[in-house]
Amino acid sequence: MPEYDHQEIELKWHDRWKNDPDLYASDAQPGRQRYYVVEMLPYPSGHLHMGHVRNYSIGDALARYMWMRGYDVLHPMGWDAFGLPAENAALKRGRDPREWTIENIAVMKQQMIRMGFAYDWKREFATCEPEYYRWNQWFFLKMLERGLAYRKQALLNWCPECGTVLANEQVVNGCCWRHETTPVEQRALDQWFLKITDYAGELLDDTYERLEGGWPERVLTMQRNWIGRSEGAELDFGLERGGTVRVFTTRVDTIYGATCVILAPEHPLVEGMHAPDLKERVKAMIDSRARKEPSDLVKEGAFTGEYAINPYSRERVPIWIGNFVLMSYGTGAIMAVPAHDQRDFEFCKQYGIEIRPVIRPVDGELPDVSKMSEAYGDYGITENTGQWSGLPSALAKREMTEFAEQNGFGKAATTYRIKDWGISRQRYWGTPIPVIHCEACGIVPVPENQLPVVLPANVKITGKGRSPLENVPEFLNVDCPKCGGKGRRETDTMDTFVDSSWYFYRYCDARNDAAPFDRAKAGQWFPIDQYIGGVTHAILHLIYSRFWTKVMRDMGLIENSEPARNLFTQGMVLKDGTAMSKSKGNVVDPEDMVDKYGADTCRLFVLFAAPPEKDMEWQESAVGGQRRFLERVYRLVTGAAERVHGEADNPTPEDRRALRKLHQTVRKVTGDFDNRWHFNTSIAALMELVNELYEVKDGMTAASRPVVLDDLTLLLAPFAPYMAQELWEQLGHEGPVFRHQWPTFDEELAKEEAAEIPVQVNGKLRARISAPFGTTAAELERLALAEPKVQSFVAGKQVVKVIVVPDKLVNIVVK
RNA sequence: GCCCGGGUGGCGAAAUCGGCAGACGCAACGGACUUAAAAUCCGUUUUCCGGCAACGGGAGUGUGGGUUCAAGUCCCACCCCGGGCACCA
Repeated sequence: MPEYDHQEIELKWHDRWKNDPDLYASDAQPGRQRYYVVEMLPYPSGHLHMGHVRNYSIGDALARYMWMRGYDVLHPMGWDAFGLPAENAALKRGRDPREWTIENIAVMKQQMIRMGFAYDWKREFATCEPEYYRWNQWFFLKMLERGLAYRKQALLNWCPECGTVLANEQVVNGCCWRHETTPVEQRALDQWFLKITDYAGELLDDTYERLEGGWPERVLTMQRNWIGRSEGAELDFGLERGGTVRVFTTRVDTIYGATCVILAPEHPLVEGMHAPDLKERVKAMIDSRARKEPSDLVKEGAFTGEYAINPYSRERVPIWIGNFVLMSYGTGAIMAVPAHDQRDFEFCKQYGIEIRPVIRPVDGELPDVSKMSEAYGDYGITENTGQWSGLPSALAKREMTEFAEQNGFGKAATTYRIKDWGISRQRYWGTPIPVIHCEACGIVPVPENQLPVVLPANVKITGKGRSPLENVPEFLNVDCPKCGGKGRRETDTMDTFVDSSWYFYRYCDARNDAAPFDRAKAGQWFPIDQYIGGVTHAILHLIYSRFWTKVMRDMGLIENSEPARNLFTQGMVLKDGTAMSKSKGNVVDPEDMVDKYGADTCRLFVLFAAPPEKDMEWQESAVGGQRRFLERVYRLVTGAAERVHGEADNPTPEDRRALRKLHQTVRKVTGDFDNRWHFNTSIAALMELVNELYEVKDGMTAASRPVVLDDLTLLLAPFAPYMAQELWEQLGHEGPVFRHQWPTFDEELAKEEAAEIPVQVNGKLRARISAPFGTTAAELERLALAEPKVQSFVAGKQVVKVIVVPDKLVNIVVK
């Protein structure tokens, strides 16, 4: 009896497959159905961990299944050059980040091949390649032309000790990650932004219209909260010193209760105000908030000494500055209605500002100020609100907004929480932003035929100053493309989320050097049928890539409005309760596991241990079970395949049992693939099949054995491709097993000979009866009542009702 | 605070449409084979009560109520765990 030797089998097929570049290559054939599956690309830390293996095992099983269902499947692989970690890790090792990344990508590619993942390597590319930079830059220029890219001053985290800009994730407890006692400051620098807010409405609406059903509700909710639409009005309060200040509110109906106006500390009006100590207090508020200190949850304010005029009541109200008012939301200024907004209530209470209720509950009185302990935030009926008194809130809002529009001091407005996407990074790593600053012409785009602007080699990364590129004169100094005068290249590089926003389009046409991709080719594959990745990207990546898709659609490059029809978020693989990560030192190296147990066992295990959307704790002790299962399969198929006896037209009871279980298993596994991807139950079903086959194998004849062994092998192919391929060959077949047709099942053959029907008395199981399928309700009732055990529970009682679910259950209700 | 998930044996889990709770596997224990071990195969394993036993009976899916002939599954309230957002006017 041959023993299962995973080293030998996996090496054999690995060697054959690696010499066949077309093995997994897919070109869409006319008239055939297509399936495009993409896993989120990995960050090249140099090693896969079990989390990756799980991610790709899911997508790979799906791709192989779809192939077997006769689809043309595109299952490509690309590589993400995730900026900050790559640069930091390279720095630590004193390496050039580009070389470091490319080396790691090569290592990871070998690991992926060894795991037997079915990727179309012809379409491989890395987002740190100059060719990819070129198209990032091309997109940037197109967006600049369309007014979707712009430059403005923004506050950045700055560590005075390092003298450098910090990314948000480098700020730890309000301090620099390298200098843990140096508080981070805010510095105003010019930054590039993409106008994602132009698409905020569509991005939000499509979470209902185009994504509902195909994306996890959890992700859609997170995106909706992130985009955060609120509808209200913008209103101008007159300034006593002249001019106006614009506030945003969702509750115009409460404006008669506004007892002050509060500005964000960063509000431009603050510049011109001169109350004593005001500048210092404002600066302190800004820095404190940047550091996200816990004390920021305590409200703090400063009176500016100035007053504004309520446009409805003409009342004069003081202007304050408040640390809880955000410059980035609405207009950066609010009217405070302490009686009807909890935050305003707390603020005004603290500073002794008047609290004035103007809304009463529909069936109640105006709140009594002396007894109020919190604001009344619900809708109600307006009172003491001039000509709008006595109206329900909703109506008052509408009429008062109209009044503002007619009188030119305001308008209905929709505000979003989402902000424009700041793509500038002051780092070496990333796509250079392709503009030139000319002394005479200002900002000049790099002409398209001069793309790509590439990163210079031999850059010294000192960790000081703004960008390492500023210290490279050959890169920095350039002639203005417009006037030929002295110019200075932009040294900001792009956020690497730009790369990941459209990489899956490049797969369709990875070698195109005339365009990012061909329109027709993208049209063949998009939208992605199935996108698979971790929930960690629910917000940033998955909103940016949706935005990018909509921009490309408006540019006429594609027709789809959303990148992916279906999104699947797989759970994390945990070790000791937390996500595996190198820094925590709790990674499990798949290479060790593959050496020890084999790639098939590893893949089977990560799919079997838990349903794929759930987090799972890594437990090596459980891996042995999967290994044993594969050994059992191997022995069963290779052992049984040799021995053929009996006649095909003379099936034994064992043949019938084997075939019945086979058809049940095909039905189960097919259903799991088509409906819910609970591969743990698919694999459990395969185990049941194998257990049953061990019981009946000695009685099986040619009537069942060939089809049973073939189909078992085919069912195994999406989960354990090496094993399946080896068995496929040993069973006398040729060609890749995953191109063979998926087995079909017959409901009739899957049926048990008789139904085992539980009989309950008052809902409690008392007996089981066996009856042929399709037995009538009346007959089942008679059989159930005739059962001795049932009779002992029914005796002496009155049968009130008998519920019969044919082929399923009998329940006798007695009193 | 708000919004999502989730809570089932010693462990990972299953029960897909309201119909036999614990499939499948891990671990543990017992047995067969073996000089022995490994491997393999067979069996037991939610819990309590009664019984030498076959078996019989009760309880049981975070807690408390409810709907129903029937609830892990539906409804109401609460507790706990995980995640996201967090002064968004």
